Amino acid sequence: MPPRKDGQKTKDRILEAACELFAVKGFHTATVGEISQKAACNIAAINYHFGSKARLYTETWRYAHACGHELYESIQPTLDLPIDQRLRAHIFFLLSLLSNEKELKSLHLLHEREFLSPTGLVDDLWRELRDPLREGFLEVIQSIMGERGTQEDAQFCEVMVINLCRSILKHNRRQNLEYFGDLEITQEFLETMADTLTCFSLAGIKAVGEKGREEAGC
Amino acid sequence: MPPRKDGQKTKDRILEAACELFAVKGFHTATVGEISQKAACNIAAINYHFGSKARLYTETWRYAHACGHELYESIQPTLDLPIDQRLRAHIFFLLSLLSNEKELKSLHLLHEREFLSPTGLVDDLWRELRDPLREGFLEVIQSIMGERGTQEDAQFCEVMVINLCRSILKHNRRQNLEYFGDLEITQEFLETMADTLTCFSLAGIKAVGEKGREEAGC
DNA sequence: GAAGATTTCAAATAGTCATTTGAAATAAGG
DNA sequence: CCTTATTTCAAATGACTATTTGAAATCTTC
Repeated sequence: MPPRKDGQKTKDRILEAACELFAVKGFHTATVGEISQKAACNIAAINYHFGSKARLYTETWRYAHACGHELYESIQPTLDLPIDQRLRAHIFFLLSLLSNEKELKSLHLLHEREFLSPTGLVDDLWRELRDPLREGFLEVIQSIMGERGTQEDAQFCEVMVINLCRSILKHNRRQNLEYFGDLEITQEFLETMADTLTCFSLAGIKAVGEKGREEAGC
Repeated sequence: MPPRKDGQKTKDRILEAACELFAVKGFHTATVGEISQKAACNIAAINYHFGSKARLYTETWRYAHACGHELYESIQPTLDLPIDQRLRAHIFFLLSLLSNEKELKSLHLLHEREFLSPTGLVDDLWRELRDPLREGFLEVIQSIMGERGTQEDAQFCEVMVINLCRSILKHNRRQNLEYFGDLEITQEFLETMADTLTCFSLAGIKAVGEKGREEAGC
């Protein structure tokens, strides 16, 4: 007998609830009891559909990443624009990814938590899911840096720009809240933020490239 | 009757063990059982000396911060140097704070975890302990930015530079590990890192300042 | 609409945790 | 050395957790 329709529906509800709760509370703190409550189903349904809390977690990662890929498509049209516009497009994508409500915001928090408190459950998934979302970014940075910037410098800058985006919009971050207030993240605000970050990063990347050039004796 | 000497000793051992375990595992994941084991005492001794796990946590924060203040003194001699040297001194201090072994590394991780998963137990301590460690930093940035940079821009840049330092040295961060390998953090490495970060930040801050100037129509 | 599988659920199980208890051990002062 | 308060400890307590169980409910197909 084929699977029933209602089964898939509760599976989806569980996945969505898990996504939010794992993101907000982390793997250990979020309980399957809470998740089942938010998904409006019985606790046992979770183990029926996913086998264990651990497997629910890895499935949640896949679910959250599927949403990120759609958004990434928005960068493609900028491929022929000037290099600073392309940098801005990547930065804007990152900001969107990190600030978006629901699934996309969760994606960021899932990463953040796994960084800080590795569960060890998504070690294999990590690279497989993340790399496609970075495609072409390093290339843009190398292009800005010029020929003399070393591969190492470029990677260094890539990490720095990503971390700038990550950190500037971190949800629940007091440090930022104190400065910016409990601001509403409008599209307009994101644009302004992207401008400032692009300005900051562009100058920074160029400077690091120049520094490498000087040290190489040009 | 006065307190016995051995009481203070185990209290210190508990504090040191708690510092490391809270930093590495977080408030909820680190158990009082583990802490007592690492401190070589009975579980009940923790509640005898600190009353509860929550109060042990807040005391641990105070303990970790006491170590940070000492290190901060190293910045004072640079007050009369050129502004880029002062920026570098602050950056180097931050890097030292974040990369140091033992208590100082814990300080960073305690902050990081409280950012991401607020326990709500150190809300009051937060500002009281942190602000002295930032004294004069905003001033340096404003000075670099020049008169036209708005207060908002300067605060924005301050957050960015701090977050750059935080993120670049994050312990256990796969993203960085993949790039830099499981590198030993030598003094020499810190110097190089400080140079690159100063180079990047200095250019970024100036650029944001310039941008503000242009928009103001100069 | 009846058979037969899939899906849901309340209750039970087994494990872990922070905290308490009351007794034993230990240091300090007379 | 003996008293007394301080400190340590093994064991118990009670709350919370993920997972299992077996029965009830529900959907799908014939």
